[in-house]
Amino acid sequence: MTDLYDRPGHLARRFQQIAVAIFHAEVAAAGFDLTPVQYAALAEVAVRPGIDQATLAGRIAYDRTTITGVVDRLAQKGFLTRDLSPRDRRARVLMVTKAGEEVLAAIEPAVDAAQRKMLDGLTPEEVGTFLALLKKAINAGNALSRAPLKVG
Amino acid sequence: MTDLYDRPGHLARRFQQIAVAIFHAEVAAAGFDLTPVQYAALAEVAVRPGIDQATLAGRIAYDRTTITGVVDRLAQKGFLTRDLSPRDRRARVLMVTKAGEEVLAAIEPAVDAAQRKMLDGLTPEEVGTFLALLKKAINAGNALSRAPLKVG
DNA sequence: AAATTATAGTAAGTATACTGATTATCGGTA
DNA sequence: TACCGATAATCAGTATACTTACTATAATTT
Repeated sequence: MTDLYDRPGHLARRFQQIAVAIFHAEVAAAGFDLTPVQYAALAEVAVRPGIDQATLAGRIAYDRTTITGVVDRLAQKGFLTRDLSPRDRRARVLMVTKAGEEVLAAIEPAVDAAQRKMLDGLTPEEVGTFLALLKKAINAGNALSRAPLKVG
Repeated sequence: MTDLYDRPGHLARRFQQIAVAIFHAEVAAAGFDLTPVQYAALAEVAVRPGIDQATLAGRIAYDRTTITGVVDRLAQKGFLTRDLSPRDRRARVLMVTKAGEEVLAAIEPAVDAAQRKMLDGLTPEEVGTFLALLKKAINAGNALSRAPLKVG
């Protein structure tokens, strides 16, 4: 039987675990309190003001039901607003507030530092190889996820 | 700013998400109901009968508090027993039951198939490169996680 | 236009994961 | 031996993630 420590599933979880820990540490050290999901959602809404929750979920590859809670907490923190869409009364229109924009700008160095630290053990060349292969594997498996990425 | 889709943190989460979905799909198709954590914990206890929860957590890189719940559910399903240690009355001694051993044996093909599917998009050579780099990155960041791997 | 189907958001329930605190116990030391 | 710092397990609380189901509304078909 294959050793647990060589299994893609085990390694995937551990890498993600480490990535989240680094993100939290860097962001907290900079004085902020955003989680990785909250950051991704907020950044996406900033790029696409007025986006609805389902589209947002597809663009950052999260489940609809998870996004409900994430948006809830972001609204509670005053970083974005959620209003009924005039065009589609089922949908909610999301907008980043001034406070949200300020946080996004201020938090960016910490987020970038975190991304670098996650691959600190690899040489620059290895980083390129690794990310390319990771993306290739993800693309092949995208449809198998409950929350596939939907862009374009 | 770096594109979200090129960020290690985002890619790490997506790969893990896909890996978990594949695991569930394969295991469910084979007629079982074990989660990835539950499988890892059960398999480790099978290899080290009598292990305590803290050591188990360290060997599969999970948080102590998470393992409490995982062991709870495994015990509830009748796959392992949890008894007070005669040597250390703080610790619980874990043992796989006969039912647990049967499940472990029966589930193995599904688990192996899942591991293969996770990297279906890569050539055999790329799989080797990818896993080596993934392990290298994890080793470098291991200490930064709340639940670092503790072996040996 | 009426009926059907699909979609947006939410809610309930379960299972990770994490932080921080508590309890019981152990091991070493004053 | 009495204390004291460390450790095993648990608990409370928060935040992902997932499944399933429900409500309201939109889009499509008949």
